Amino acid sequence: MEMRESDLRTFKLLQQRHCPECGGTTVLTDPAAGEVMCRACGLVLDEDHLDQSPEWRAFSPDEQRARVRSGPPTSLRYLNGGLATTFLPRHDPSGNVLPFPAQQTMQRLQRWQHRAQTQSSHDRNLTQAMTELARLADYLNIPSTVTEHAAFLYRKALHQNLVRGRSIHAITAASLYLACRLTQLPRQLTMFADANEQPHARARVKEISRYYRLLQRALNLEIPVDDPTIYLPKIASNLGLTQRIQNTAIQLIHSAKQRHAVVGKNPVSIAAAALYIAARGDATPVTQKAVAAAAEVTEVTIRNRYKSLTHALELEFTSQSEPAS
DNA sequence: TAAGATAAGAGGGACAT
DNA sequence: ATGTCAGTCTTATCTTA
Repeated sequence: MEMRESDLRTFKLLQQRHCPECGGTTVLTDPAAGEVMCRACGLVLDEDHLDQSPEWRAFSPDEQRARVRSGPPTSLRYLNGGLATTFLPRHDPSGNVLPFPAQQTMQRLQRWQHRAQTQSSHDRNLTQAMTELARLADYLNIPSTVTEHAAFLYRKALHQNLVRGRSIHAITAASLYLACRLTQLPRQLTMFADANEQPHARARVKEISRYYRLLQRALNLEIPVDDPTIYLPKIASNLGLTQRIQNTAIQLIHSAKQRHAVVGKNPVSIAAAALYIAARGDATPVTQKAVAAAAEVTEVTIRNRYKSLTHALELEFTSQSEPAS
């Protein structure tokens, strides 16, 4: 009970704040979702709220290492147990016909219970999703700032009723992948499927992909096209290639971009093909098969990108290093 | 064995109906 | 809302050096 009153105070306090970004506009907040944002410009202002009460979403950088938490947070438990399980069952099963004022009371309580149940399912969903989010982020070595972003995206999705009828795990993975794309963090969609159960990884890729697009559209997000070079270090280290080869690959990609030879292609395959070309020009033996495995794309795709890249860069490439093959 | 070539199919975007 | 089209990527199979 005390928790709820203090939450209410927090709620009012936050409601009266003003957005530091765009001036005098009011700030909209929903303590149940832990969401605080500016109604006008969309700026997220949830830091203060984070500090005031310990919550499931408050993973600081220190906390990130230690598994954040596994159970539901205390405040959410209050909301759930206090209203849904304590109040109504105590009034309900008296069995006899109630006097009229008591019936009115019952109706009010039922309304509250309905609200509390709705809210608690909302909260249970969030709790589960945040646990999964933390697990995924840990598995894929995703920094906490990006995970935080993903949590925000998930909450918005939940608010817009995008989760109902869909897998929480898949939506969570899609949120995290979306956050990676938004922050240009080099993570591939297939990794998110691998992080779940292996047997249906293939189906999961499609599922996550669908939800990724769904979220992107529903939340009106503009995804920056990522630069193929962000994938170079990972692929190169998988292959044990030198920094010099990486630098050559970077040059190749830059030239290719200037010739508009990379648009519409998977950045990962561009990066992989550039590395293949660079390694070959450097007389370091590396097979297409190895490159394909390191980049997690198929050999055929490597070949196609290899062909299109060499074609696009024909002048520079042939004059620099290699005659023909 | 590595690399090239070809074909068929999936999934989704653009566009028209 | 539904269908078609062009393009990408994948899987599979065969050929070539």
